[in-house]
Amino acid sequence: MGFYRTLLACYGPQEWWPGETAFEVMVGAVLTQNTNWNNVERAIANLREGDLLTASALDGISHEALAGRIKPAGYFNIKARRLKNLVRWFCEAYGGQIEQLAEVPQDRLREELLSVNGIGKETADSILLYALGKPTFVVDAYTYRILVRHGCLGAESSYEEVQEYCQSVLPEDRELYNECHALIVRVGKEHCKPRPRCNGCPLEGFEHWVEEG
DNA sequence: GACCAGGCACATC
DNA sequence: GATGTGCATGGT
Repeated sequence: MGFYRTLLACYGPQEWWPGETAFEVMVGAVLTQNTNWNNVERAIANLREGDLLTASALDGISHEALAGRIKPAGYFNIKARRLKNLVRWFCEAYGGQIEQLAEVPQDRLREELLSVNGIGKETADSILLYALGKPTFVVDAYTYRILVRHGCLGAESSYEEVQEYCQSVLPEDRELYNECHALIVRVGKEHCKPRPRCNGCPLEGFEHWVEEG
């Protein structure tokens, strides 16, 4: 809780997730897999330009056309397939209606999301929290890296262990989870690179940093 | 040119 | 079950 307050005082509210609709947030969650958000924004702009930010539109478009639109986000063939999988499930099981999705109990919905090929734990939790407002903490590379380097968790910690740690030190509150994850990404981008360099250190150049594994 | 970015699935041992 | 690899664009 202390780190959350410190980050909030330092950076202020981050106002996440950027996206006009819940469906757009779902699409963004897939597109941002291992990808800079700037590139995702270009891809989303391309989709918006083609009026493709609806479940029915994406369900109807060809793989090639979709891949072409999302090219700036990288991994476009894989992501086109993953978006198709997600949308197909969404349409088949819930008629492409966000309201119907939102009624499903959180645990069951997470299981269903994880059963879609291309939707992993982080993507599923991002959709649950940011698109549907469910109180689940999103763990990403920054969350893991920051908590391990601060000694809060061991390097071998699993996704669930990191998630449980965060949820145990924070009150269960979707808005707080939302803000906290956004702040972690913010501070991580600026101060927690995968391979820290020690400017001026005589050992600079040697791999003397702690590997998280 | 090297490194990085809001992962995930799959092959192989 | 752990470990390695492919996927790809764009910024610094």
